[in-house]
Amino acid sequence: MAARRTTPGAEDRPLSFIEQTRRTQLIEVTIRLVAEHGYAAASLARIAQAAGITKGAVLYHFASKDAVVAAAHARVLDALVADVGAAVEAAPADQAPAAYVRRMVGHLAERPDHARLIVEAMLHHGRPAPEARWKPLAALLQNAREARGLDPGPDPRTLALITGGAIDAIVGERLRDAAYDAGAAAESLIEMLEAAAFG
Amino acid sequence: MAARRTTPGAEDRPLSFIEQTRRTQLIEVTIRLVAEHGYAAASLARIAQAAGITKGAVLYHFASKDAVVAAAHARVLDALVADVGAAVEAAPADQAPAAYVRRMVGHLAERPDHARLIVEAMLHHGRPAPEARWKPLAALLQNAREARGLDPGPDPRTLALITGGAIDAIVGERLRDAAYDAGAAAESLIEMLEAAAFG
DNA sequence: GTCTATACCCGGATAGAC
DNA sequence: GTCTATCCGGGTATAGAC
Repeated sequence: MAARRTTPGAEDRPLSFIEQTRRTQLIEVTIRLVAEHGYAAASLARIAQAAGITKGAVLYHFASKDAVVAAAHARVLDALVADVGAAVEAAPADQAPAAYVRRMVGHLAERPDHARLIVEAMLHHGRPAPEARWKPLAALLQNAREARGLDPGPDPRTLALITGGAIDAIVGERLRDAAYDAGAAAESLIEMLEAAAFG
Repeated sequence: MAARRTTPGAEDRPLSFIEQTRRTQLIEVTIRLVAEHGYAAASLARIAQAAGITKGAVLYHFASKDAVVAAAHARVLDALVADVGAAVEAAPADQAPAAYVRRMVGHLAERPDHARLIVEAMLHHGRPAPEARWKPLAALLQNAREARGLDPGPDPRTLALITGGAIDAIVGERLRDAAYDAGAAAESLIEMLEAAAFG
């Protein structure tokens, strides 16, 4: 009998080629389903149907339904942090916050399906380290302030929180109205943020 | 036989006293359930159990499960717009945006259960007129600008959108960390907003 | 008019065929 | 090692008792 099911903890052993393929296929299908019809549509039956196999087959490759969506979630998050991380590291410290906002909005606006998945995952998968959301940007703001030789101004946590929420709203609007200029909105946000952070 | 079930469109005929009572009881129970255990916990069985009656009894008073949560949603939204609306009307035009932000954050911070329900409803009940979210604040910003005799600055829609998202983030953080000072955060946000809007 | 008991369906998971 | 056929629980909605 089974493979993944019997080894719930140890996911790190080599994967057969066909399994590798199926897994990525299932992940992609799941991302598409959630993006198009919302989180609730991501039932085992629909995932299986969309992939052309049966429910049980899906559960052979993943330990549970939650594992499938968690994998999909992880995939899009990885892509996001890789992209934004690279952009931030390529920028000088005093411009890192701007780079962060710019790339974050850009990345999500370019990938509506990823954006939807992330939004949905926020609410359903509850709270896996909520501070992970604002801590990185808060750190960037702190550094940028030092790079510019400024005294500590307003609470970085609040600044980062506000900015994160604003990014969500901009991306969300872009999702609903494809004609909305998310790039311009991001620049407005950056101006507001820099004015508040660097006086 | 039944009452509500057979008259899906016409909800406006007089309600018996006992029905009135049950309805409000069920709405309150639903708000509590969603607030404490998330949207998924609001099943007919749990609502019924929490109210001390059976599932069928709930469906006597409401046409469907969705109708129950929609009613709960409507109740908290009404409370919100009444409160914020009053605060805005009591303020002079050039300070209306600040009043809006202040009361919005205040209202939601004071009612964590309402806040959670609204957040959850956003995602699940999909998109019922998404512009309803930013239009009111955008109008206030426009008016305030005229009251101060300023030229049209940055796009009010974007400004309103950013502010709305920031409010969500502040309230959300307050929900997770009761020690977080949402009032102070609101003042920071107001400063940023006024700087951007009124230069 | 109000509520209970019950049917039905859909979603997730398991046992076992190939 | 891969997948199909089947089961079981919990969900919503209905038929009918009081």
